[in-house]
Amino acid sequence: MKKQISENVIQRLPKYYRYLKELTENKISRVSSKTISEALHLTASQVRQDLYQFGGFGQQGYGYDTEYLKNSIKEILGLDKEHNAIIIGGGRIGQALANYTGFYQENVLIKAIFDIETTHIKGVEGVEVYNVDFLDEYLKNNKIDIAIISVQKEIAEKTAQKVVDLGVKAIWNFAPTDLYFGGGVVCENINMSESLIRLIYKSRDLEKDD
Amino acid sequence: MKKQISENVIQRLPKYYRYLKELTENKISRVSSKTISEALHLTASQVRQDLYQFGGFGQQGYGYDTEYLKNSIKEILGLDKEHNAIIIGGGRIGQALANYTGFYQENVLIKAIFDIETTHIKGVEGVEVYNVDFLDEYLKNNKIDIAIISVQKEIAEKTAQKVVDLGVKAIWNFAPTDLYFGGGVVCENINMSESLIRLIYKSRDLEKDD
DNA sequence: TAGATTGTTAATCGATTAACAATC
DNA sequence: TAGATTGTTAATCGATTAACAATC
Repeated sequence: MKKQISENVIQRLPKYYRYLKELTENKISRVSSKTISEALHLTASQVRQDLYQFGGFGQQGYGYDTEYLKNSIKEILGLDKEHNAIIIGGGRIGQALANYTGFYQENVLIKAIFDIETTHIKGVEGVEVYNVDFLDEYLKNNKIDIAIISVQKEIAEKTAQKVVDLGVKAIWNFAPTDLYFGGGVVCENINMSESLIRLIYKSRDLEKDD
Repeated sequence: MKKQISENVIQRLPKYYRYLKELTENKISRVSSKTISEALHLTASQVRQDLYQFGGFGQQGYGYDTEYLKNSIKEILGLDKEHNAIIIGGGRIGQALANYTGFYQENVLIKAIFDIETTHIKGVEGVEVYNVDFLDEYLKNNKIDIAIISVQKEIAEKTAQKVVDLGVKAIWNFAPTDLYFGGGVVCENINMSESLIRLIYKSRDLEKDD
C-alpha cells in the first residue's frame, strides 16, 4: 500500500499540470522549482516536496524538463485515459457544462445529458439528450465513469445516490449542497454559493483591518 | 489588530451557515457541536474550536441556539449587508450566473452583465446588458463591490486587472486560470477544470489501491 | 571545476484533536 | 442534584519550511 497523498497536495497537482502545459505550449523546455513556485504562489520547497512524493522528476543542478514533468503529472492524475461522463440536470449550469468544449482537453467526454423535460435543451454536438426516466437503462448499457449533478438542491442527494447505486464511482456535484460518499465512491463539490460567501467574508475582513 | 482567521476556518464558515439555515428552516431551535460535526463531516472539537475563534456562541450543557448562531455567523460573514456585483463575459457561464436567482439569498445583487457583443444575451429581470466599452464609465458611476469574471482564459487576467484598477476590491473568477491580487483586493477562483482533474485523480487512486 | 538546483532529511509551525473544568 | 455540553487549554499530529549533501 502506497503512502497516502494529502488533500493539500491533491489540491495543487492540477495547478502544476496547468502551468506545465502552459510552459510546453510556449516551447519552454526547462524549469526550476523556484520558477514554478513563483508562478503558482507557493514556495520552492513545497514544490520539490510535492513532486518528491511521487518520486521526483528533476535533475540536480538542472531543474525539471517541462515535457517530461508534464507527462509524468498527466499520468499521475489519470488524464492519459479517457473518461465518459453524463450530466443530470439540463438547467443553465447543466447546459453550460454540456456546451463547454474544454473538458475534451482532459480526455473527458460528455456523452449525454438527462432532464425531466428535454424539449428546452438545445442540442449540442455529440451530446445525446434523454429524459431522466431513461437513466437506469442508459447506465446499465453504457460505461460511465463520472456523473455530473446539476439538478436543484432538493433532489441532488437522491439523484447522486441513484447513480451511485447504479455503479457510478465518481460524482461531480454542482448543486449548492455538499455530498459525501464512502465505499469507493469519490465526489468533488463545486459549491459556488460557498465560494461567493468566502469572497464576501474576505472583502469584509479587509474593510475592518485596514 | 485581531487574530488572523486561517484559510481552513474560512473554508468551513459557509458550511456552518448553510447548515444553520437548514436547521432554522426546519424549526430546529437547538443544536450541539456533535450534531453539527456529523452533518458536515467534521469533529465536534473542530466545530467548537472554530466558533470559539469568533467568541463562542453556545451555552455549556445546552449547545447552540440555531437562530442566534445563524445570525452571528451571518454577520461574521458580512452577509447582513448588500453587495452589488457585475458580470463580465456573457458566454454560457456568465449567462447562467446572471440567471441564477440564488445569490439574492446572500444579499448579492447582480446589476449588469458586460460583453463585447450584447445581442446574443437574453434579457434577465433586473440585470442590465452593456457593451464592455461602457465598463469604465459604468464603474465610475456605480458602486460595485464584486466583479464576476467569466471571460475566456486568455483575457481573464487583463480584464480582472482593469476592474481592479477602476476600484473593484473583490474578484470572483470563473476563467480556467487562477488569479492572484495583493494590496487589499481579494479573489476567489472557481476553477472547474481543476476540480474535474482532482475528481479523476481520486477515482483513479481508488482503482489502484483497492 | 564552479555554479546551480534537486532529492531528501530535519526543524518548525500551525491545525486538529483530546481533555476537562466550568456551568447551564 | 445529575447529566450534558460548551469554552478553553494542552497535547498531538501533519504540513510547511529550512538546510544541505548529492550531483548534474
